[in-house]
Amino acid sequence: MIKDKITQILIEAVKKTGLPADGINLIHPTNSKFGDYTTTVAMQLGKKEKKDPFVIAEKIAQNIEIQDPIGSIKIIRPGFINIFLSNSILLENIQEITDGNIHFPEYYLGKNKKIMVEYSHPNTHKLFHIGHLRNITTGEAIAKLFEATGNKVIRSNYQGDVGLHIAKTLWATPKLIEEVGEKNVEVLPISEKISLLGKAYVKGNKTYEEDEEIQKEIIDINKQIYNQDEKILSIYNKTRDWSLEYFNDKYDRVGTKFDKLYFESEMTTQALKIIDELVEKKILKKSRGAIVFKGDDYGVHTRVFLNQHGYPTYEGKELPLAEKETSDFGKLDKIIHVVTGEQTSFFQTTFKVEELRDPVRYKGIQFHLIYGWVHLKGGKMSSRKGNIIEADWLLDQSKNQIKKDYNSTDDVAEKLAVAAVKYSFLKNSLEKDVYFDVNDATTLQGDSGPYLIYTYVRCNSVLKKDKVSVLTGFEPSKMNELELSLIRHLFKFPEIVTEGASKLAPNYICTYLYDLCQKFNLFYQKNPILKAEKNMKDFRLSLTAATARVIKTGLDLLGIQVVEKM
RNA sequence: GAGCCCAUAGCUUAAUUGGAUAAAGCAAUUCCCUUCUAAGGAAUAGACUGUCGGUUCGAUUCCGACUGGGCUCACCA
Repeated sequence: MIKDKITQILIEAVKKTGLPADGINLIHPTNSKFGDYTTTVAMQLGKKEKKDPFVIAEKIAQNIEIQDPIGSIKIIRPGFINIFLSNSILLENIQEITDGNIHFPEYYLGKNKKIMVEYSHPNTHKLFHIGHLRNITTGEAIAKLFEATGNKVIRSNYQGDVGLHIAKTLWATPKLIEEVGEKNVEVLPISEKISLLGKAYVKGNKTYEEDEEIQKEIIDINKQIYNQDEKILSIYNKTRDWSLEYFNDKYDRVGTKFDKLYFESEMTTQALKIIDELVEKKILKKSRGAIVFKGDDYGVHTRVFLNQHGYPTYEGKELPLAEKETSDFGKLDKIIHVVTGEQTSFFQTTFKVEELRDPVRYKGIQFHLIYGWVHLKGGKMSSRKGNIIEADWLLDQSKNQIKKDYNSTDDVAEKLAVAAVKYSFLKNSLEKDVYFDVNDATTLQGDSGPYLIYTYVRCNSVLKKDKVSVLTGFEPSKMNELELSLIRHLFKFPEIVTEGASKLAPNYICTYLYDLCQKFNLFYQKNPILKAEKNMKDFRLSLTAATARVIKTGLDLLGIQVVEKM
């Protein structure tokens, strides 16, 4: 990598001045007029050595030879050393990208180079809503970023398939099935089966609140579910299968495949064993009829692991889950739980308990990746479903908008809709809430998924008309300002990807790609490609091909597919 | 009462984790189509980065105290 090369050159240069050469930082300055790379090492040394950083910077610069990959160096007060790459190196880089050689600098979360990303986690018998959509979009992007930087990634999904909400649903389900007719229900499309479950939940929930007798019945059903009782199993399994089929549709729609599905219902037996073990080890304690972890001494909240009735809580079930996750795929370096911030205290406590149980196995492994809520801009709610907004609803809204605006085929509109929604989530930093607006997400006048794809399509339509040939005899000094600006930006791509991975920040890739598209579109606007003279045409075609490739590769890392034609 | 997260242009967000003149999009005003997708591009205007202190060559970023909003703190998942 060129970055490593330049770092090495800098280290040598600093050593020659007789100053300590450790901790040299090399970054891309925010403003490209300050170079391709910049280092603040002179200012840091100036502070330590109590000397004028500008003088130190000058001395360092004197020790650097101006030859490839370095084109020029500029020193700016108070002591920035700005490094510009040579045009010929930049040109070489373009050739490599068009040839398909994009190498991302490696970044590992640990020595086994193996991480699990646990995301999605829907509850069966419930709808897949816009929160899940952001979750899965985020998880998928994180997974892809780590794969691109050299890690083996395991995609896992922990799904809730027990709990009172299911008992409420199942209490009312047989009644609703009867109304429709059992045979009629079987042939319903999956979406309608799920909406039947939705209605059952509303009915069950209402009756639970209003009727004490029924409340007891539902609590009993809940116990049956926990114990996987024969009495409930047939309706439970049938409806659970509906849910899983429905979730699979959603995963297909957004392009995610899991390596492993975990279910809450599988955790109970082992949870009881582990809780016993931890009581014996005095990590968990009896308190008010339940078994809890006293968090005060560890700066975490006290939480219940086994309730009064002898059932493991969600906390209790997290223990066997962690056990399975850390053994099913060999030794992992990290488990990234993609979950909203409201569960911070839950994870702090369960992570602490796991760590106390087996420090070697769990310490430093567990990580809670927090992301924010999704709201509709203007606070509008889906009229059909009360306050839950379905993922499909949001995707369909976007799809309809795209069809209307661009007259797209159904297939293209579908891909663009998924792109629009995913991109609108990913472009923001993770911890912030997203305010979704269909127009903002689907417009081509602005920072949107469709805009990026449009730029890709535009590149393609040029490339279709003429072939990219190997650049020979093109004089690097002939590049104009817009071309240089584009080429410099293209150069940064691999580093941005690695940075995005290491900082768990897919939005870095979004910002980068958007800037790239802006730069390309400006270049495109001002420079004829196909009508340029031979050498220039070849060069501009390579630039176009490189841009297209980077957009496609970058979007792929975000879990977004391009279309070839709009 | 305690803890965690958030606060940047009218709106929606960036800012490479302590760097340079805080960067974009939308909305507003104006300009560029006999053209490779104008489905685009350019220009102007818009911010003492919630408040008050501190740390230092340098703070949107770190520390402390506030203000406002969200979430969580014992048997839901």
